[in-house]
Amino acid sequence: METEPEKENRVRSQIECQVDEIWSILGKTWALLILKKLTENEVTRFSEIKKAIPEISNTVLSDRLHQLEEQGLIRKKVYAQVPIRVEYSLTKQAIDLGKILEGLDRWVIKWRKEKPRKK
Amino acid sequence: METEPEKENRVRSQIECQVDEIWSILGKTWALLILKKLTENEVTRFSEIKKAIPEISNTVLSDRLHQLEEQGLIRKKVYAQVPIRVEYSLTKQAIDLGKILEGLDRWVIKWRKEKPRKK
DNA sequence: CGGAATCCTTGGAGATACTG
DNA sequence: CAGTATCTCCAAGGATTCCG
Repeated sequence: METEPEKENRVRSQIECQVDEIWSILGKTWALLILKKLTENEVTRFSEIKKAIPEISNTVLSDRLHQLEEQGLIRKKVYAQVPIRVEYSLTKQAIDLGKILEGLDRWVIKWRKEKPRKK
Repeated sequence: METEPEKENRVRSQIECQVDEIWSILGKTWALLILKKLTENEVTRFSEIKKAIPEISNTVLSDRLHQLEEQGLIRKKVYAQVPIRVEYSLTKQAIDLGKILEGLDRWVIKWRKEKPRKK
């Protein structure tokens, strides 16, 4: 269905719009750092994240956790104790995502070295 | 240098801070769509991008192009004609990046299907 | 402890007009 | 044609307070 010669040996849509979808979530502030923190242990508490990322406000942290949960990237478990205890963990999907981002990581390392530094 | 048992069979830093660096650029509005447009042809003109993405303002398009160029992701070639002609193209690094984002694409597809849809 | 509600602040995006 | 220069505006982030 795509016959134009100049497009044949080109990787079409190398960067698909699909990515925009996940970008709209991961692109938000702190989202990646939160996910990263959650990779360090099986479960992580609200206050632990705050301790790891002190600059984040609880407003935003709370927002992000909701959004990530809503997207199925993290799981939330509430213990009805006093004081209350809440644990967050990554879903399998987030772990898969992490693998992919590792590749991106390696690219960033390389890219940083090769960067023209024209300034 | 990492001996704690609970961390042994965990991929540490699955999501590195490194990614934040590229994220701070790609996360900006239109950045990905611009790159995507540039994958379609060897060279692309300013007005062609605008035509492909009509909703973008030239202010923002101009900003993004500068930023992407500064990061070594795109290349700019100016023809001193009247009217002036400017062509943009991807650098090798951006093409490599595109490959990686393809993997992310595939993940998004899968992830979208498996999404809990709890609402 | 883990948030929600509230208010405040800012920078990034958009529209418009102009220029080499 | 390919931008730059201004201006405006609003959503997203931050600080603080309070609550179950």
